[in-house]
Amino acid sequence: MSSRLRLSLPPAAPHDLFKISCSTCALRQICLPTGLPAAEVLQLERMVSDRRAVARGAVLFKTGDVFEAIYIVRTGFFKTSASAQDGRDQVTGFHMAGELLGLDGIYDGAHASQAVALEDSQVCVVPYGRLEDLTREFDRLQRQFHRLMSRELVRDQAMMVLLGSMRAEQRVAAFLINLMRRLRARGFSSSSVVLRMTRDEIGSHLGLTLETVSRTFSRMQEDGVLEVRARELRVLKPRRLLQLVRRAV
Amino acid sequence: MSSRLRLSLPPAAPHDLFKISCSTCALRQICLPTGLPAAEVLQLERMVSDRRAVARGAVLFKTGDVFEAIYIVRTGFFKTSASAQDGRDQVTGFHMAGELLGLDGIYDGAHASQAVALEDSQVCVVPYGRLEDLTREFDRLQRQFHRLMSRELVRDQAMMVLLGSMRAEQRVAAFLINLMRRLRARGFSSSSVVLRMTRDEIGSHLGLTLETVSRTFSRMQEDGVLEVRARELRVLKPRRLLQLVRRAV
DNA sequence: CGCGTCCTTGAACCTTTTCAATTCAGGTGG
DNA sequence: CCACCTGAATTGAAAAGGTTCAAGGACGCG
Repeated sequence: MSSRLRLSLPPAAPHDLFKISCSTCALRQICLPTGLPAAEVLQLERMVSDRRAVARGAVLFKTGDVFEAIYIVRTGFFKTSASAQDGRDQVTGFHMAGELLGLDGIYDGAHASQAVALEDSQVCVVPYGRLEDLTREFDRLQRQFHRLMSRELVRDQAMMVLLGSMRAEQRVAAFLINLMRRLRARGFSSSSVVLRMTRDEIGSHLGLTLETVSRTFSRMQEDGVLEVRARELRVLKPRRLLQLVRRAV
Repeated sequence: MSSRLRLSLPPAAPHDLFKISCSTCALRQICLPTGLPAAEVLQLERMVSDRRAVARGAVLFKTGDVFEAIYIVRTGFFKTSASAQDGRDQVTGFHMAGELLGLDGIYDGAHASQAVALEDSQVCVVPYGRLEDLTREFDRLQRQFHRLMSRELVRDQAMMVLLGSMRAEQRVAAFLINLMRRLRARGFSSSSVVLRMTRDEIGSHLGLTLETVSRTFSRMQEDGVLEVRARELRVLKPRRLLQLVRRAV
């Protein structure tokens, strides 16, 4: 494997492009390898079978697809959505670099949700069978995997609280705070974003209509908390945003 | 340990009462041991350190408690709730025999929610460290544990869809269908229940006020779908209930 | 038997949705 | 390079669903 790397030395050979290296990946402090000793990270990158490009608008997996692997966002941005019996579907999450996708497929071997790229993206493909083997071998990897699954549960709970008991303004504020925090953790600005999703998708995620999202943005802009121009958004008063969430109804 | 068990032989000695036996447990088809070979079930029951009684109204664990073990409901009924920043808290789930509690604590070593018994209950205590060890040893147990965590994720997603896009009547119908299905899976009647929770708790779980829950019950009763008398509830027309959920808004 | 908690029901109010009409932005082709 | 076209976003007004406030009644526990 390392020999293949050195066989020829074109600066951007196809194999290099898709050579998996968790050790040197910019995301190693956020992703599955976090906290693992170097030797185990090497095992891990040997296991990651593939890196796959997903074009904007393309489906990574859809409800009912056979579950074979989990995916880790390497670059780009995804939405996941689940559909109700009546056909409507709801955005259950937005996912950025270092975040896991597809964990809901473990339950019965079929994906329970669908994942769509909101911009041209790349994911690392982690075959689930191999991950099982490796987590049995290395306790720290096991611990980290369980931690990440548990984090999903914690997030989902927070989402339920949001959907079950917050008003529109609180929901939008909480959404923005969460988004900015995750961007900052990845080295991006914590005040400006170019939103990758539509108002409709934000609304679907927050249990609101796109009009309510738009109106809430407008009002926050009038109040000087935000600056919004279509997809470009800038948080002017993060403190006020926090207060909006905390404020009881 | 086993010597202590046999030291004296009163028919209903305290130790016998709390002797763990997954092999003979009525829940073994629903619980963690499901699908495991007998030898592994024995290992599992050796691991389950304890069975704990939790009186009605008592707290099994609360937000911030150090996470040391997961719990499996053996008898009784629990609610779990998560609190928002502003202090209000929301019921995130109701849990009956065979269901796992506390998985959200794996993430950062502290419970993210609290669990309260809604009737006198018993739980099996599964020390998490030992569970980790055992899942590394037995691949089927590992698979089963991951399946159960994943099932939580799937459930949470369904809950988000409910909270994000259903009307009051649909929510209540979905809640009842889910409740009855789980009761039936445990050998109870799938048409009558004595509800263990208040209207307020149902409302908190469904993102509705207690008044709306009450009114919805009343209306369903008028329509001949249910029969409700305080906590006693009987589903008269399960078909209609299903239609209520499926119906688009 | 009394008290407290839980439940039910009514009426007014409020937030968000729905429906509808522009406006805006970005990409395409002439 | 500009005009056009389409999907996205904004904004307004009316309507609906659910909440809030309030009062009365039922139930269960001590």
